[in-house]
Amino acid sequence: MTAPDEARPWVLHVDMDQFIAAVEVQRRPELAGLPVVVGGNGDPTERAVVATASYEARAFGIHSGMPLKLAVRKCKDAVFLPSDHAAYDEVSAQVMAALAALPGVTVEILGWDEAFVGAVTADPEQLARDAQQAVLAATGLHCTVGIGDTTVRAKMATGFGKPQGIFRLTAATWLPVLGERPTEALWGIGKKTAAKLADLGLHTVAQLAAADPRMLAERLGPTMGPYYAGLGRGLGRTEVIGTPWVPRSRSREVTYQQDLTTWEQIRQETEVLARKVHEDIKDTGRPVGRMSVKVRFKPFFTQIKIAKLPAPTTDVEEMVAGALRVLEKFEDHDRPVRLLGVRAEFVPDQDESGRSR
DNA sequence: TCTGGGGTCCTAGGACCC
DNA sequence: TCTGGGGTCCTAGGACCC
Repeated sequence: MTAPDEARPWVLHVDMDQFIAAVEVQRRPELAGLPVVVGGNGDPTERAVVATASYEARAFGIHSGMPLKLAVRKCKDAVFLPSDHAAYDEVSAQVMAALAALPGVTVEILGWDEAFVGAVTADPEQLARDAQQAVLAATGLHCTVGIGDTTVRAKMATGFGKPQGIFRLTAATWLPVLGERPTEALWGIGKKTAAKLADLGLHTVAQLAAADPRMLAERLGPTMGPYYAGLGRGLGRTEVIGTPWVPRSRSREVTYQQDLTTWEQIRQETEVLARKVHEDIKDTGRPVGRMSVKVRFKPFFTQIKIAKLPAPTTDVEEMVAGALRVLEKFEDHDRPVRLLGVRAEFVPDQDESGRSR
């Protein structure tokens, strides 16, 4: 008779399969099996990009981030749908509630369609199956679950379980599974950092895992260097943080279908955005300490400027005035503008400011 | 093929003060 | 004569993720 495994802390990473496309197909079953592309207003002639492409659409070479104008050339018969934020919010809330209702778990929401679930258990695969069942029962949608002894390992495990599967990665299996993969496969390493690591002779996860953290600190910064070294070994948090996330900022931005050409127009639109941001945050009652303005000039040159407000405020007129003052710091008033953005930064909360994830 | 929107965090450098 | 060093605040820019 084999002794049962002892209960110990595990991190599960729950990730919805094709979340946005799945929500759309669920409410319009006639779309099942068709190439579906969600993004922008659903008009592929507009300035917008693909938010999600169904597997059938991906077969045509369509992927998220691709301009809709290009996607429609790749597949003329694809179904183009507008992005429906409110619908995804609602289903997301159902998913998170289903996870939170599992016995003895802590849930940390990472986005619309993913969360860490922490629990002390002897059988994390059983918990993963329970999570999949609960999400399916609540929403009719499928998810994949990664299991790990750190957040990083759980998150990376998910990729090996897609779709609808369960996969476990631990200290013992991390390098055998991931060691020969490129560093860019890791969560938190993109093209730029991968290129910097390659310059240091570090191409694979195993090479990064063996790198000297002090050397990486010298080359990549005192925080990020050692962080990347740990990432190579799958190191990360072992606890799931269940306390609600406190947003640091709130923003609105718009790419205009026609470039804005007059400074008066640009000023008016900045004010519109600042008022929307205020509308978004006014119910929180949280004071704003800084306002920032983003301008994307023609052809595609982006600048962000930011300034502290004279005093923290919740007042819409002070936020608008702050945004307009920042806007005036831009010197080029004649170049056409394709995008404007306004961001409000909350005054850091003393209790939260020290904590990082 | 002309390139969205909403976020977070880190780093560097200038200004200023002691 | 010639030239300090640390600490903090602030903004710009970059990198990454969903």
